[in-house]
Amino acid sequence: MIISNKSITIMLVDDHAIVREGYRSLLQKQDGLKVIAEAEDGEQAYLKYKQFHPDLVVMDISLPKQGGIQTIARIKQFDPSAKILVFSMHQNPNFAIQATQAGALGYITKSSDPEVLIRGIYSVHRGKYSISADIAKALAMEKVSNNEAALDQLTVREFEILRMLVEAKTTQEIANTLNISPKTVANSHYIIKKKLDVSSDIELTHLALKMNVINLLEITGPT
Amino acid sequence: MIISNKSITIMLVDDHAIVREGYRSLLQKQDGLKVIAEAEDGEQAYLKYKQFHPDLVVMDISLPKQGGIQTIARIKQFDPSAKILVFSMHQNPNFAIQATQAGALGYITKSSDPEVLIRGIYSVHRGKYSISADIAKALAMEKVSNNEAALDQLTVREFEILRMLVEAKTTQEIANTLNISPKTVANSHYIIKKKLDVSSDIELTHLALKMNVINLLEITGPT
DNA sequence: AATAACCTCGGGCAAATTTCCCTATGATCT
DNA sequence: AGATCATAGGGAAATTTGCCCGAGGTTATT
Repeated sequence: MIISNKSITIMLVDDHAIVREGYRSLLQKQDGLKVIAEAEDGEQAYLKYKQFHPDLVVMDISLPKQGGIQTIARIKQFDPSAKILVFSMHQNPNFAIQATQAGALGYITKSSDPEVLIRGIYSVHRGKYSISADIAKALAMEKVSNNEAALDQLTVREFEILRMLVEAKTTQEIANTLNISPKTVANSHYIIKKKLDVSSDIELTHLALKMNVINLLEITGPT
Repeated sequence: MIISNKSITIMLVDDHAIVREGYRSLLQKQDGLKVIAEAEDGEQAYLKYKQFHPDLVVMDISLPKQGGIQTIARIKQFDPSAKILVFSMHQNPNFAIQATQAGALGYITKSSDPEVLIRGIYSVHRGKYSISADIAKALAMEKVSNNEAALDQLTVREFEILRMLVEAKTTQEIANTLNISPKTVANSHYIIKKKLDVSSDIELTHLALKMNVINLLEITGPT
Protein backbone atom coordinates (compact mmCIF):
# COMPACT_ATOMS: atom_id res chain seq x y z
CA MET A 1 0.00 0.00 0.00
CA ILE A 2 1.23 3.42 -0.82
CA ILE A 3 -1.49 5.01 1.27
CA SER A 4 -0.30 7.12 4.15
CA ASN A 5 -0.87 5.26 7.35
CA LYS A 6 -1.41 8.44 9.33
CA SER A 7 -4.92 9.71 9.95
CA ILE A 8 -5.89 13.23 8.99
CA THR A 9 -6.30 15.16 12.23
CA ILE A 10 -9.25 17.47 12.37
CA MET A 11 -10.52 20.30 14.53
CA LEU A 12 -14.27 20.95 14.56
CA VAL A 13 -15.62 24.45 15.10
CA ASP A 14 -19.34 24.94 15.56
CA ASP A 15 -21.33 26.73 18.20
CA HIS A 16 -24.07 24.10 18.24
CA ALA A 17 -23.22 21.08 20.37
CA ILE A 18 -25.62 18.90 18.45
CA VAL A 19 -23.86 19.65 15.21
CA ARG A 20 -20.49 18.80 16.70
CA GLU A 21 -22.03 15.58 17.90
CA GLY A 22 -23.10 14.94 14.32
CA TYR A 23 -19.67 15.69 12.90
CA ARG A 24 -18.02 13.40 15.36
CA SER A 25 -20.42 10.56 14.78
CA LEU A 26 -20.00 10.94 11.05
CA LEU A 27 -16.25 11.33 10.95
CA GLN A 28 -15.64 8.47 13.35
CA LYS A 29 -16.96 6.12 10.72
CA GLN A 30 -14.13 7.15 8.44
CA ASP A 31 -10.89 5.31 9.06
CA GLY A 32 -8.59 8.01 7.88
CA LEU A 33 -10.06 10.85 9.88
CA LYS A 34 -9.52 11.70 13.50
CA VAL A 35 -11.11 14.51 15.45
CA ILE A 36 -8.53 15.85 17.87
CA ALA A 37 -10.11 19.12 18.97
CA GLU A 38 -13.37 21.03 19.12
CA ALA A 39 -14.23 24.67 19.61
CA GLU A 40 -17.47 26.55 19.93
CA ASP A 41 -16.45 30.08 19.11
CA GLY A 42 -13.84 31.97 17.16
CA GLU A 43 -11.58 32.77 20.05
CA GLN A 44 -11.46 29.15 21.21
CA ALA A 45 -10.88 27.97 17.66
CA TYR A 46 -7.84 30.19 17.30
CA LEU A 47 -6.34 29.16 20.61
CA LYS A 48 -6.97 25.48 20.04
CA TYR A 49 -5.51 25.63 16.57
CA LYS A 50 -2.28 26.93 18.02
CA GLN A 51 -2.36 24.24 20.63
CA PHE A 52 -3.23 21.18 18.54
CA HIS A 53 -2.08 22.00 15.01
CA PRO A 54 -4.72 19.88 13.26
CA ASP A 55 -4.18 18.95 9.64
CA LEU A 56 -7.49 20.45 8.80
CA VAL A 57 -10.21 22.63 10.31
CA VAL A 58 -13.89 22.12 9.60
CA MET A 59 -15.80 25.16 10.73
CA ASP A 60 -19.11 26.93 10.67
CA ILE A 61 -18.87 30.64 10.02
CA SER A 62 -21.88 31.78 12.04
CA LEU A 63 -20.02 31.89 15.30
CA PRO A 64 -20.72 33.93 18.39
CA LYS A 65 -18.09 36.59 19.01
CA GLN A 66 -16.00 37.87 16.11
CA GLY A 67 -17.44 35.60 13.43
CA GLY A 68 -15.96 32.78 11.46
CA ILE A 69 -14.56 34.79 8.59
CA GLN A 70 -12.38 36.78 10.92
CA THR A 71 -11.32 33.61 12.65
CA ILE A 72 -10.22 32.08 9.36
CA ALA A 73 -8.08 35.13 8.72
CA ARG A 74 -6.51 34.91 12.16
CA ILE A 75 -5.70 31.25 11.84
CA LYS A 76 -4.24 31.77 8.38
CA GLN A 77 -2.18 34.60 9.73
CA PHE A 78 -0.75 32.35 12.39
CA ASP A 79 -0.26 29.48 9.95
CA PRO A 80 -0.53 30.31 6.26
CA SER A 81 -0.54 26.63 5.41
CA ALA A 82 -3.64 25.97 7.51
CA LYS A 83 -6.30 24.05 5.62
CA ILE A 84 -9.76 25.27 6.42
CA LEU A 85 -13.03 23.89 5.16
CA VAL A 86 -16.11 25.98 5.80
CA PHE A 87 -19.28 24.06 6.50
CA SER A 88 -22.07 26.56 6.57
CA MET A 89 -25.81 26.76 6.44
CA HIS A 90 -25.68 29.74 4.11
CA GLN A 91 -26.35 28.97 0.48
CA ASN A 92 -25.45 32.53 -0.34
CA PRO A 93 -22.35 32.60 -2.54
CA ASN A 94 -21.26 35.88 -1.03
CA PHE A 95 -20.35 34.02 2.09
CA ALA A 96 -18.31 31.60 0.04
CA ILE A 97 -16.51 34.46 -1.64
CA GLN A 98 -15.73 36.14 1.64
CA ALA A 99 -14.63 32.89 3.23
CA THR A 100 -12.33 32.16 0.34
CA GLN A 101 -10.85 35.60 0.43
CA ALA A 102 -10.17 35.11 4.11
CA GLY A 103 -8.26 31.95 3.29
CA ALA A 104 -10.68 29.04 3.37
CA LEU A 105 -9.93 26.23 0.96
CA GLY A 106 -13.45 24.91 0.76
CA TYR A 107 -17.06 25.86 1.25
CA ILE A 108 -19.73 23.22 1.68
CA THR A 109 -23.31 23.82 2.73
CA LYS A 110 -24.93 21.90 5.53
CA SER A 111 -27.69 20.80 3.22
CA SER A 112 -25.17 18.71 1.35
CA ASP A 113 -25.04 14.96 1.77
CA PRO A 114 -22.57 13.78 4.41
CA GLU A 115 -20.46 12.13 1.74
CA VAL A 116 -19.98 15.50 0.08
CA LEU A 117 -18.45 16.75 3.30
CA ILE A 118 -16.20 13.71 3.50
CA ARG A 119 -15.05 14.16 -0.06
CA GLY A 120 -14.52 17.84 0.63
CA ILE A 121 -12.33 17.03 3.59
CA TYR A 122 -10.06 14.75 1.57
CA SER A 123 -10.02 17.21 -1.25
CA VAL A 124 -9.07 20.17 0.91
CA HIS A 125 -6.50 18.09 2.68
CA ARG A 126 -4.83 17.54 -0.66
CA GLY A 127 -4.78 21.31 -1.03
CA LYS A 128 -7.52 21.36 -3.59
CA TYR A 129 -10.26 23.93 -3.47
CA SER A 130 -13.68 22.43 -2.93
CA ILE A 131 -17.17 23.86 -3.00
CA SER A 132 -20.50 22.13 -2.91
CA ALA A 133 -22.61 21.94 -6.03
CA ASP A 134 -25.31 24.33 -4.86
CA ILE A 135 -22.77 27.06 -4.20
CA ALA A 136 -20.97 26.40 -7.46
CA LYS A 137 -24.25 26.82 -9.25
CA ALA A 138 -25.15 29.97 -7.37
CA LEU A 139 -21.74 31.42 -8.14
CA ALA A 140 -22.19 30.68 -11.81
CA MET A 141 -25.62 32.28 -11.82
CA GLU A 142 -24.20 35.28 -10.12
CA LYS A 143 -21.59 35.70 -12.79
CA VAL A 144 -24.26 36.13 -15.40
CA SER A 145 -26.77 38.34 -13.74
CA ASN A 146 -24.55 39.91 -11.19
CA ASN A 147 -24.89 43.32 -9.84
CA GLU A 148 -24.01 41.91 -6.48
CA ALA A 149 -20.38 42.33 -7.40
CA ALA A 150 -20.52 45.45 -5.31
CA LEU A 151 -20.13 43.32 -2.22
CA ASP A 152 -16.84 41.96 -3.50
CA GLN A 153 -15.42 45.42 -3.17
CA LEU A 154 -15.72 45.18 0.56
CA THR A 155 -12.83 43.88 2.56
CA VAL A 156 -13.37 40.98 4.91
CA ARG A 157 -13.50 43.33 7.85
CA GLU A 158 -15.95 45.63 6.16
CA PHE A 159 -18.21 42.75 5.28
CA GLU A 160 -18.21 41.66 8.86
CA ILE A 161 -19.03 45.15 10.07
CA LEU A 162 -21.74 45.44 7.46
CA ARG A 163 -23.41 42.33 8.76
CA MET A 164 -23.44 43.64 12.27
CA LEU A 165 -24.63 47.05 11.18
CA VAL A 166 -27.62 45.73 9.32
CA GLU A 167 -28.48 43.59 12.28
CA ALA A 168 -29.01 46.89 14.05
CA LYS A 169 -26.04 46.60 16.34
CA THR A 170 -24.86 49.94 17.63
CA THR A 171 -21.48 51.35 16.78
CA GLN A 172 -20.45 50.83 20.36
CA GLU A 173 -21.58 47.22 20.40
CA ILE A 174 -19.66 46.46 17.24
CA ALA A 175 -16.58 48.18 18.58
CA ASN A 176 -16.79 46.12 21.75
CA THR A 177 -17.30 42.88 19.91
CA LEU A 178 -14.43 43.44 17.51
CA ASN A 179 -12.21 45.16 20.01
CA ILE A 180 -11.67 48.23 17.93
CA SER A 181 -12.47 51.88 18.47
CA PRO A 182 -16.01 53.14 17.81
CA LYS A 183 -14.37 55.69 15.57
CA THR A 184 -13.03 52.94 13.35
CA VAL A 185 -16.46 51.38 13.16
CA ALA A 186 -17.91 54.75 12.21
CA ASN A 187 -15.24 55.17 9.55
CA SER A 188 -15.89 51.71 8.18
CA HIS A 189 -19.59 52.44 8.20
CA TYR A 190 -18.89 55.44 6.06
CA ILE A 191 -16.58 53.54 3.70
CA ILE A 192 -19.10 50.75 3.30
CA LYS A 193 -21.83 53.18 2.36
CA LYS A 194 -19.52 54.84 -0.08
CA LYS A 195 -18.43 51.58 -1.69
CA LEU A 196 -21.97 50.34 -1.99
CA ASP A 197 -23.06 53.74 -3.21
CA VAL A 198 -25.87 54.38 -0.78
CA SER A 199 -26.52 57.53 1.15
CA SER A 200 -28.59 56.41 4.10
CA ASP A 201 -28.72 53.55 6.52
CA ILE A 202 -32.16 52.63 5.31
CA GLU A 203 -30.85 52.22 1.77
CA LEU A 204 -28.02 50.21 3.18
CA THR A 205 -30.46 47.89 4.91
CA HIS A 206 -32.42 47.45 1.71
CA LEU A 207 -29.29 46.58 -0.17
CA ALA A 208 -28.23 44.11 2.47
CA LEU A 209 -31.61 42.43 2.27
CA LYS A 210 -31.50 42.40 -1.49
CA MET A 211 -28.11 40.76 -1.49
CA ASN A 212 -29.09 38.35 1.21
CA VAL A 213 -26.36 39.49 3.51
CA ILE A 214 -28.98 39.11 6.17
CA ASN A 215 -32.01 36.97 6.07
CA LEU A 216 -35.36 38.62 6.49
CA LEU A 217 -36.54 35.82 8.73
CA GLU A 218 -33.78 36.59 11.13
CA ILE A 219 -35.18 39.97 11.84
CA THR A 220 -38.88 39.51 11.36
CA GLY A 221 -39.58 36.02 12.59
CA PRO A 222 -41.38 33.34 10.57
CA THR A 223 -44.30 34.14 8.34
CA MET B 1 -39.50 -0.97 38.63
CA ILE B 2 -42.54 1.11 38.10
CA ILE B 3 -40.95 2.80 35.10
CA SER B 4 -42.76 2.32 31.83
CA ASN B 5 -40.92 -0.29 29.86
CA LYS B 6 -41.84 1.29 26.56
CA SER B 7 -39.43 3.68 24.92
CA ILE B 8 -40.59 7.07 23.71
CA THR B 9 -40.66 6.87 19.92
CA ILE B 10 -39.33 9.90 18.12
CA MET B 11 -39.32 11.32 14.63
CA LEU B 12 -36.51 13.69 13.69
CA VAL B 13 -37.06 16.46 11.19
CA ASP B 14 -34.12 18.51 10.00
CA ASP B 15 -32.90 19.39 6.55
CA HIS B 16 -29.25 19.05 7.50
CA ALA B 17 -28.08 15.46 7.45
CA ILE B 18 -25.24 16.26 9.80
CA VAL B 19 -27.65 17.55 12.40
CA ARG B 20 -29.80 14.43 12.14
CA GLU B 21 -26.64 12.44 12.60
CA GLY B 22 -26.02 14.46 15.74
CA TYR B 23 -29.53 13.90 17.06
CA ARG B 24 -29.29 10.20 16.49
CA SER B 25 -25.92 9.87 18.10
CA LEU B 26 -27.14 11.87 21.07
CA LEU B 27 -30.51 10.20 21.51
CA GLN B 28 -29.11 6.70 21.12
CA LYS B 29 -27.28 7.18 24.35
CA GLN B 30 -30.59 7.56 26.15
CA ASP B 31 -32.25 4.32 27.08
CA GLY B 32 -35.79 5.54 27.00
CA LEU B 33 -35.67 7.18 23.60
CA LYS B 34 -35.96 5.56 20.21
CA VAL B 35 -35.71 7.25 16.84
CA ILE B 36 -38.15 5.53 14.50
CA ALA B 37 -38.28 7.98 11.61
CA GLU B 38 -36.49 10.88 9.99
CA ALA B 39 -37.54 13.52 7.52
CA GLU B 40 -35.71 16.31 5.78
CA ASP B 41 -38.50 18.57 4.73
CA GLY B 42 -42.03 19.51 5.73
CA GLU B 43 -43.81 17.36 3.22
CA GLN B 44 -41.89 14.25 4.20
CA ALA B 45 -42.41 15.02 7.86
CA TYR B 46 -46.16 15.14 7.42
CA LEU B 47 -46.30 11.90 5.45
CA LYS B 48 -44.01 10.04 7.81
CA TYR B 49 -45.93 11.25 10.83
CA LYS B 50 -49.07 9.68 9.39
CA GLN B 51 -47.14 6.53 8.65
CA PHE B 52 -45.23 6.03 11.89
CA HIS B 53 -47.23 7.84 14.58
CA PRO B 54 -44.24 8.71 16.76
CA ASP B 55 -44.86 9.70 20.36
CA LEU B 56 -42.96 12.87 19.77
CA VAL B 57 -41.53 14.95 16.96
CA VAL B 58 -38.29 16.88 17.28
CA MET B 59 -38.02 19.33 14.43
CA ASP B 60 -36.16 22.26 13.06
CA ILE B 61 -38.36 24.99 11.64
CA SER B 62 -36.02 26.28 8.95
CA LEU B 63 -37.08 23.70 6.42
CA PRO B 64 -36.94 23.91 2.68
CA LYS B 65 -40.35 24.22 1.08
CA GLN B 66 -43.28 25.47 3.16
CA GLY B 67 -41.32 25.80 6.40
CA GLY B 68 -41.62 24.13 9.73
CA ILE B 69 -44.38 26.28 11.20
CA GLN B 70 -46.71 25.25 8.42
CA THR B 71 -45.76 21.65 8.95
CA ILE B 72 -46.52 21.82 12.66
CA ALA B 73 -49.97 23.12 11.85
CA ARG B 74 -50.61 20.32 9.35
CA ILE B 75 -49.49 17.63 11.73
CA LYS B 76 -51.59 19.06 14.53
CA GLN B 77 -54.53 19.19 12.20
CA PHE B 78 -54.13 15.52 11.42
CA ASP B 79 -53.51 14.63 15.05
CA PRO B 80 -54.34 17.28 17.65
CA SER B 81 -52.61 15.25 20.33
CA ALA B 82 -49.28 15.30 18.49
CA LYS B 83 -46.39 16.35 20.67
CA ILE B 84 -43.94 18.56 18.85
CA LEU B 85 -40.70 19.97 20.15
CA VAL B 86 -39.03 22.63 18.05
CA PHE B 87 -35.26 22.63 18.02
CA SER B 88 -34.15 25.73 16.20
CA MET B 89 -31.08 27.85 15.65
CA HIS B 90 -33.09 31.04 15.98
CA GLN B 91 -32.87 32.91 19.25
CA ASN B 92 -35.59 35.18 18.01
CA PRO B 93 -38.60 34.78 20.32
CA ASN B 94 -40.95 35.49 17.45
CA PHE B 95 -40.18 32.05 16.16
CA ALA B 96 -41.09 30.57 19.51
CA ILE B 97 -44.36 32.47 19.56
CA GLN B 98 -45.23 31.41 16.05
CA ALA B 99 -44.27 27.81 16.70
CA THR B 100 -46.36 27.69 19.85
CA GLN B 101 -49.34 29.19 18.13
CA ALA B 102 -49.00 26.58 15.43
CA GLY B 103 -49.16 23.91 18.11
CA ALA B 104 -45.62 23.16 19.24
CA LEU B 105 -45.23 22.16 22.87
CA GLY B 106 -41.64 23.20 23.21
CA TYR B 107 -38.98 25.45 21.75
CA ILE B 108 -35.30 24.86 22.39
CA THR B 109 -32.40 26.58 20.67
CA LYS B 110 -29.55 24.67 19.12
CA SER B 111 -27.07 26.62 21.19
CA SER B 112 -28.45 24.88 24.26
CA ASP B 113 -26.56 22.06 25.91
CA PRO B 114 -27.59 18.59 24.70
CA GLU B 115 -28.99 17.77 28.13
CA VAL B 116 -31.42 20.65 27.78
CA LEU B 117 -32.79 19.00 24.69
CA ILE B 118 -33.07 15.67 26.48
CA ARG B 119 -34.90 17.23 29.39
CA GLY B 120 -37.13 19.07 26.93
CA ILE B 121 -38.03 15.82 25.22
CA TYR B 122 -39.13 14.15 28.45
CA SER B 123 -40.92 17.28 29.51
CA VAL B 124 -42.84 17.65 26.27
CA HIS B 125 -43.65 13.97 26.29
CA ARG B 126 -45.36 14.48 29.62
CA GLY B 127 -47.41 17.20 27.93
CA LYS B 128 -45.55 20.00 29.62
CA TYR B 129 -44.55 23.10 27.72
CA SER B 130 -40.81 23.59 27.56
CA ILE B 131 -38.62 26.44 26.33
CA SER B 132 -34.92 27.02 26.69
CA ALA B 133 -33.65 29.69 29.03
CA ASP B 134 -32.39 32.07 26.37
CA ILE B 135 -35.78 32.20 24.70
CA ALA B 136 -37.58 32.59 28.00
CA LYS B 137 -35.44 35.58 28.72
CA ALA B 138 -35.93 37.09 25.29
CA LEU B 139 -39.67 36.63 25.61
CA ALA B 140 -39.68 38.42 28.92
CA MET B 141 -37.68 41.29 27.48
CA GLU B 142 -40.07 41.51 24.59
CA LYS B 143 -43.04 41.80 26.92
CA VAL B 144 -41.77 45.03 28.33
CA SER B 145 -40.49 46.72 25.23
CA ASN B 146 -41.96 45.60 21.97
CA ASN B 147 -45.66 45.72 21.40
CA GLU B 148 -47.20 45.18 18.02
CA ALA B 149 -49.67 47.94 18.72
CA ALA B 150 -46.86 50.47 18.72
CA LEU B 151 -47.84 51.55 15.26
CA ASP B 152 -51.20 52.74 16.54
CA GLN B 153 -49.42 55.40 18.48
CA LEU B 154 -48.44 57.05 15.24
CA THR B 155 -50.67 59.70 13.76
CA VAL B 156 -51.83 59.38 10.18
CA ARG B 157 -49.26 61.87 9.05
CA GLU B 158 -46.47 60.15 10.90
CA PHE B 159 -47.43 56.82 9.43
CA GLU B 160 -47.31 58.37 5.99
CA ILE B 161 -43.88 59.76 6.64
CA LEU B 162 -42.73 56.46 8.10
CA ARG B 163 -43.64 54.62 4.96
CA MET B 164 -41.72 57.02 2.80
CA LEU B 165 -38.76 56.93 5.15
CA VAL B 166 -38.45 53.17 5.07
CA GLU B 167 -38.70 53.24 1.31
CA ALA B 168 -35.45 55.14 1.51
CA LYS B 169 -36.84 58.48 0.36
CA THR B 170 -34.74 61.43 1.42
CA THR B 171 -36.01 64.04 3.82
CA GLN B 172 -36.05 66.52 0.98
CA GLU B 173 -38.07 64.22 -1.28
CA ILE B 174 -40.63 63.62 1.40
CA ALA B 175 -40.89 67.32 2.12
CA ASN B 176 -41.46 68.01 -1.56
CA THR B 177 -44.04 65.29 -1.92
CA LEU B 178 -45.99 66.36 1.12
CA ASN B 179 -45.42 70.07 0.63
CA ILE B 180 -44.05 70.62 4.05
CA SER B 181 -40.71 71.84 5.32
CA PRO B 182 -37.79 69.38 5.49
CA LYS B 183 -37.51 70.49 9.06
CA THR B 184 -40.94 69.11 9.79
CA VAL B 185 -40.04 65.83 8.18
CA ALA B 186 -36.92 65.64 10.30
CA ASN B 187 -38.95 66.38 13.39
CA SER B 188 -41.49 63.72 12.50
CA HIS B 189 -38.68 61.29 11.81
CA TYR B 190 -37.45 61.89 15.31
CA ILE B 191 -40.90 61.57 16.85
CA ILE B 192 -41.55 58.33 14.99
CA LYS B 193 -38.36 56.77 16.25
CA LYS B 194 -39.17 57.91 19.73
CA LYS B 195 -42.70 56.51 19.62
CA LEU B 196 -41.56 53.20 18.21
CA ASP B 197 -38.71 53.12 20.67
CA VAL B 198 -35.87 52.55 18.25
CA SER B 199 -32.59 54.36 18.17
CA SER B 200 -31.38 53.92 14.63
CA ASP B 201 -32.78 53.94 11.14
CA ILE B 202 -31.73 50.36 10.64
CA GLU B 203 -33.81 49.30 13.63
CA LEU B 204 -36.63 51.36 12.25
CA THR B 205 -36.42 49.50 8.95
CA HIS B 206 -36.45 46.16 10.71
CA LEU B 207 -39.50 47.15 12.68
CA ALA B 208 -41.26 48.38 9.56
CA LEU B 209 -40.57 45.07 7.86
CA LYS B 210 -41.68 43.15 10.90
CA MET B 211 -44.94 45.03 11.02
CA ASN B 212 -45.45 44.77 7.32
CA VAL B 213 -45.46 48.50 6.85
CA ILE B 214 -43.54 47.81 3.69
CA ASN B 215 -43.32 44.69 1.67
CA LEU B 216 -39.98 43.08 1.14
CA LEU B 217 -40.66 42.56 -2.53
CA GLU B 218 -41.06 46.27 -2.94
CA ILE B 219 -37.52 46.91 -1.96
CA THR B 220 -35.74 43.85 -3.21
CA GLY B 221 -37.31 43.67 -6.61
CA PRO B 222 -38.39 40.51 -8.42
CA THR B 223 -36.28 37.44 -7.98
C1' DA C 1 15.41 42.81 -1.42
C1' DA C 2 13.06 46.75 -2.48
C1' DT C 3 8.91 48.80 -3.84
C1' DA C 4 4.34 49.37 -4.45
C1' DA C 5 -0.23 48.42 -3.13
C1' DC C 6 -3.54 47.39 0.34
C1' DC C 7 -5.80 46.59 4.65
C1' DT C 8 -6.74 47.89 9.28
C1' DC C 9 -6.96 51.19 12.61
C1' DG C 10 -7.93 55.62 14.37
C1' DG C 11 -7.29 61.08 15.02
C1' DG C 12 -9.07 65.58 13.42
C1' DC C 13 -12.50 68.77 11.95
C1' DA C 14 -16.07 71.20 9.37
C1' DA C 15 -20.60 70.38 7.67
C1' DA C 16 -24.79 68.16 8.16
C1' DT C 17 -28.21 65.81 10.95
C1' DT C 18 -30.43 64.43 14.85
C1' DT C 19 -32.32 65.39 19.09
C1' DC C 20 -34.97 67.85 22.13
C1' DC C 21 -37.72 71.72 23.47
C1' DC C 22 -40.82 75.27 22.35
C1' DT C 23 -44.57 77.96 19.97
C1' DA C 24 -48.66 78.36 16.96
C1' DT C 25 -52.76 77.16 14.43
C1' DG C 26 -56.74 74.58 13.46
C1' DA C 27 -59.83 70.53 14.61
C1' DT C 28 -62.24 67.76 17.64
C1' DC C 29 -64.09 66.42 21.87
C1' DT C 30 -66.50 67.31 26.25
C1' DA D 1 -65.17 77.65 26.37
C1' DG D 2 -61.57 74.89 27.64
C1' DA D 3 -58.88 70.88 26.97
C1' DT D 4 -56.78 67.79 23.90
C1' DC D 5 -54.56 66.58 19.83
C1' DA D 6 -52.62 66.60 15.03
C1' DT D 7 -49.88 69.28 12.28
C1' DA D 8 -46.29 72.45 11.14
C1' DG D 9 -41.86 74.44 12.00
C1' DG D 10 -38.04 77.55 14.60
C1' DG D 11 -33.78 77.28 17.56
C1' DA D 12 -29.77 75.32 19.66
C1' DA D 13 -27.08 71.74 21.62
C1' DA D 14 -25.40 67.17 20.84
C1' DT D 15 -24.05 63.76 17.59
C1' DT D 16 -23.01 61.83 13.35
C1' DT D 17 -21.28 62.09 8.74
C1' DG D 18 -18.05 62.86 5.23
C1' DC D 19 -13.63 63.27 4.05
C1' DC D 20 -8.68 63.72 4.80
C1' DC D 21 -4.70 62.17 6.87
C1' DG D 22 -0.97 59.02 8.66
C1' DA D 23 0.93 54.90 11.11
C1' DG D 24 1.68 49.94 11.06
C1' DG D 25 1.28 45.62 9.12
C1' DT D 26 0.71 42.24 5.04
C1' DT D 27 0.77 40.88 0.44
C1' DA D 28 2.25 41.25 -4.41
C1' DT D 29 5.31 42.63 -7.87
C1' DT D 30 9.58 43.41 -9.81
